[in-house]
Amino acid sequence: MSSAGECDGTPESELIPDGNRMTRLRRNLSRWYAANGRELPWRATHDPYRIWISEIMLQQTTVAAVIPYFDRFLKQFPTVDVLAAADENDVLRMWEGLGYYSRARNIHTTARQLVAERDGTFPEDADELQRLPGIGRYTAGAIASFAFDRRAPIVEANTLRLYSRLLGYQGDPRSSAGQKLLWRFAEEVLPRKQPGRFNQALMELGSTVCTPTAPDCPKCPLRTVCRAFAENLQSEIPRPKPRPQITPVVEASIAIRRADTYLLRQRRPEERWAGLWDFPRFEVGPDLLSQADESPERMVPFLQQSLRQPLEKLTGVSAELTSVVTELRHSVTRYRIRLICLEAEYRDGRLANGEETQQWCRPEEFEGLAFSVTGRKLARLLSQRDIGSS
DNA sequence: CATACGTGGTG
DNA sequence: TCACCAAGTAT
Repeated sequence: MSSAGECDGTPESELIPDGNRMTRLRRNLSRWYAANGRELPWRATHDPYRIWISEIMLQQTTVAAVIPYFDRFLKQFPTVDVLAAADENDVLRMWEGLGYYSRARNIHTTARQLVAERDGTFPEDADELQRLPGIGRYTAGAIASFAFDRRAPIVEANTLRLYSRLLGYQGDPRSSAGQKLLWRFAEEVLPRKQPGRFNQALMELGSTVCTPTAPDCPKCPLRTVCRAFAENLQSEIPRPKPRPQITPVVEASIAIRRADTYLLRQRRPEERWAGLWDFPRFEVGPDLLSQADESPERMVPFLQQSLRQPLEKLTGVSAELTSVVTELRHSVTRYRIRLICLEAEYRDGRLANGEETQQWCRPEEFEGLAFSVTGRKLARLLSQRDIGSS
């Protein structure tokens, strides 16, 4: 019986390269990075605040997507003190469209904590950093090494792939055993001098050369020490992550108009997009799906029937659906959502909850509120249409 | 150890 | 169109 890590007969304990190969690896990578490292907005500094913000934004998010957000965010909140003094809604507003909004809340919480408890300074130690909200093992290592040049290891998407290939590790690198091996390698490969720069070099190589599909091995400075390359296993390593099944869903978003305002609600803590503003939104039962497949306009009477009660229960008001504004599609986690956006005319009733979580809002006021992406798209459509009709 | 959490880009 | 992937963390 052999474990997943030794399918090819090599025990995991022997996968870590010896001293000579480590030395060659470090030298080759360092030279390569000097010539090939990209200039990124958060690389030109050792400011822990900037590095922290960039690392949080980069969690599960591409560099290209982050850059404009990073620039805007730093302009609005240039220091940890400014961030700590801001309202949460304004922080979320800057985060709008980036996803994983708990990151924005954690950033805000952490900023306040640092200002309150440490005069706005950051811990320099990875273990201390990891105690802060939203900072896990990777991010702690990244901040400690990039900002303070601590010898802290990192393992994330790029390095997980790079290390797995370098070691020729055919087991599951996300498993407990795989993680243990990779973190050990990450620690042992780290040089005494400029560990932060070296960590960045590892990630850079992983993201630009040792790519998920079609890695550019001929250009890789580490091909001579790469076990996957030696055995031509680049396309087998790392083992792909299993993906959950996608479920199609139909939802309806209702923009209830009352004079020159629309009803908005703040999503509850247990809902997706918790705390963000949205138009009242409902799942459309499978019984209406057949109607949904017809022209959307034909759905209006059916939706009027089926949504009247839920709408009253959720908001406290009743309204008459008038027309379909647009249809949006988006995927979120394991759902593919077809969102039918409708307009409705307010009839009667008063808001169920206080003005805290529901409010009548003029389109000009939409800009200041944080929405999810689909909520923002509908908000913009209504604003534009409103201007056009007035 | 599995799952929730978002969105946009790519082949 | 669609599956896959992205500088992960919290529970």
